[in-house]
Amino acid sequence: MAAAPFLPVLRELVRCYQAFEVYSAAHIRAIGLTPPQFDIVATLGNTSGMTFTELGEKTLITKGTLTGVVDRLATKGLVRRIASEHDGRSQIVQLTKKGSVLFDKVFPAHLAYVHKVFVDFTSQDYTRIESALRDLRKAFKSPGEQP
Amino acid sequence: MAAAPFLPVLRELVRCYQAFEVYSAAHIRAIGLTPPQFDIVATLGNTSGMTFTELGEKTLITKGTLTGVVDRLATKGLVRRIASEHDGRSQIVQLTKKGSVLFDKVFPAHLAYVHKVFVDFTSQDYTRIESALRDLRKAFKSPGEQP
DNA sequence: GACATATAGTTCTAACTGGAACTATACTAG
DNA sequence: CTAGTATAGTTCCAGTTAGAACTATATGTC
Repeated sequence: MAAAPFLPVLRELVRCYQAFEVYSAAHIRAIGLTPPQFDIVATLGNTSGMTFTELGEKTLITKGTLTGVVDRLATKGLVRRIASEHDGRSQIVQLTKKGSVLFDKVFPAHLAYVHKVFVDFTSQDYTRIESALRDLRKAFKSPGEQP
Repeated sequence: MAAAPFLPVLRELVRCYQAFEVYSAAHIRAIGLTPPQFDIVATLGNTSGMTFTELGEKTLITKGTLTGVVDRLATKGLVRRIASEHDGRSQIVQLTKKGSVLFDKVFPAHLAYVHKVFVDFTSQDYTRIESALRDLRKAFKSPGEQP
């Protein structure tokens, strides 16, 4: 009994996320990137670069993983590392010319591809879904800690 | 411009999913399983077993991955493979006695752990969030195909 | 200035990931 | 019954994943 009423919500969350990933990844692969690689190129686009730490915070990729993903992008000639002037421990990751050109081409294309999913959505829909997700996420932040 | 109004929704979806994963995985790891392993044990619990294909559909793990995860669970003595009587290509995966005992212990414990997140949620909240997620997922199903 | 502690990235390991190629068995058409 | 096609799992591959141990540099304290 006590048929946990939150299970359907979680199931739907997982399926929704997976559906998005599958849809999005199909397009990204066609470009010749993996989803994390695209994520990094998209994050670095139109910036002058950022540190590994910043990049990890924005993309939700942990630092151990980030080293490898940036390595592969560097091998493809899309990003480069440069030493930080202020901090001898830090490195700045930035798009190369080639990476920047790729970004300009594929980022708008990917947005257009994803946009197709949302043609029937109104701004009320966005608000409603976003607030539902935010409520759910806040609950996972620090459950039952602060009274 | 045209600052894609769906991006915040997607960002929130990803962050929400990750927050759930992080929260849930912390508990699962303490049990000595990985999230996919737990997922399989939970799916097989209180059943007489199922084929790889069925198991893959329920857990959203693709067959190539499933072989390895089931291998590791079998090494731990938690599941076993038995040949299907009806189909020479199929195998049934089922919990061993040890796996069943583990399920009975950890599944309710994990539900209780996750339940802590939802103490402040009403049944209206569940309905609202679930329907928001369902709308979003349906959009990813087959965007702009059927007229 | 020296010592303790914190932070930035790298390296290492075990596991998961999807996709593609592969083997074996089942089904279907003629 | 036999050829062609489909399905069930396995294997292989390149990549991602988190976490822990590691090196190097910074910062704060005395």
